[in-house]
Amino acid sequence: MTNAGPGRPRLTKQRRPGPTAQAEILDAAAELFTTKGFASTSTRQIAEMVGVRQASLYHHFATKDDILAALLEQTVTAPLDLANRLAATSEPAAVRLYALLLFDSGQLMAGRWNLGALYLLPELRTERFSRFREERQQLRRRYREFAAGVLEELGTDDESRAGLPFRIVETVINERSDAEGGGTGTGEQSPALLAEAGLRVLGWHDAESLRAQAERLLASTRSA
Amino acid sequence: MTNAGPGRPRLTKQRRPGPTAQAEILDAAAELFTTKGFASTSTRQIAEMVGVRQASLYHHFATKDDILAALLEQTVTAPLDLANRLAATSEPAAVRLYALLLFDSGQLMAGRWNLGALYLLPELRTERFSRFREERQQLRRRYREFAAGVLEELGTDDESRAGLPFRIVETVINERSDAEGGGTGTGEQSPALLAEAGLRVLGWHDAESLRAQAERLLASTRSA
DNA sequence: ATTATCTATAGATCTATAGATAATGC
DNA sequence: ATTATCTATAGATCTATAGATAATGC
Repeated sequence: MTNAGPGRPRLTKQRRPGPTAQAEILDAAAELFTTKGFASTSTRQIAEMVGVRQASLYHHFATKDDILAALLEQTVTAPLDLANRLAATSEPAAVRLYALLLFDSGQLMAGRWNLGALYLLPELRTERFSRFREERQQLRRRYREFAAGVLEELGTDDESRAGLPFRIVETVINERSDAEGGGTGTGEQSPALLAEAGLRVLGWHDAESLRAQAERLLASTRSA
Repeated sequence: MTNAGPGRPRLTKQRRPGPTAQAEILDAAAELFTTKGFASTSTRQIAEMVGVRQASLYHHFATKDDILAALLEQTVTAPLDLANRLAATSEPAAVRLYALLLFDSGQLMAGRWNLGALYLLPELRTERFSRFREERQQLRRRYREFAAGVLEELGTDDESRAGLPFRIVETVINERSDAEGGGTGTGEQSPALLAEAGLRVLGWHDAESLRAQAERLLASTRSA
């Protein structure tokens, strides 16, 4: 948000980080949605945090749902993109899975707000969020595909565990939520710990040996 | 709810299951809170589903928060009670952990509504829910204690994985949420699958061998 | 002319309280 | 007398729209 562009000037100067009004609104909304809840946050509160009038939000987002949808998209785009790139490589499934676990859990941990906590909102079942749901399901399918590959590499033909690694990543959300609420010592989890766990639940031992390979793969895949 | 007790008769006859008005209200609220969200559910909607007037709810619960608190208590009492009993036995830590995982994930799966989805509500950070939070943290500490015992049995002195089994159980919540929303084939997870995963993340192989022992322990502990 | 803000408000809620009413049970 | 319901409502919201205003940029 450059301080002088077109449009009537604001009554208050910028309060939230971000290069555009949209980004400022999303940052304020992310804080409020994750700390007070989506339905309990009013558009007035968002506007107040941004430093504009309530009605001004509607110049940038047509509805409150649109703000939520934009926040959710932010969380799924990068891991899905990575998963698709990894699927195109010829690395062993265990390395691809480890790389995806590492990146995805890292992103969920590092985000300024615990946006994953919004995944369980019943509101997401409506039509407005079908695009997000579809993308997230694609990501889930990639996890399952890589996991099935690992099980095959291990000689297991029972695929009932193949859904677990995706769920392992989501445990970041609960961990952050408990840490933020109770002030309990955080920092117990790390991306490497979770990546290892994601392979262990499939029956893989010694997942640590995959780490260097996965990190090399990540570095090459993300730039390409 | 016996059809004729003291008090003015209802305009509508009973619609929700339960022996008392409180139980009827809790069942309706559980459905609405999990399918439409806590803040998005009005006391009027709960009352409508029960078949009474909105104001009548307040004879049984002083606030909407009190209804939520009662639902949450329901989910934590039984597993915490079991964990405390298990802690008093002299079984190997792996058996105790397997037994707790089996029971707790079974309860989360079998519940009529996916009440675990309410655990991430920011509303729970308020004073009103401190009792629930405290009990849930006690349960979490039991998990950690049993997990640390397993790690010791395995000769590992790094305890960084000890928080994982508790999180494994919570994956039931996300799995149910996705299954209920998208209509995707559910029934992938089972209590035994999760109990096994809870031990595998600690580095334990061949968790299946614990099952019979854990089930015997459960049967004896719950009745005692 | 276009853009981004502002003021003002319609219309629809929502929670909780006050007090009346209609049963049972002593 | 006690209990569980009912009717009625106060007071406080909340989202989204209509239309005015104050900048920039061509």
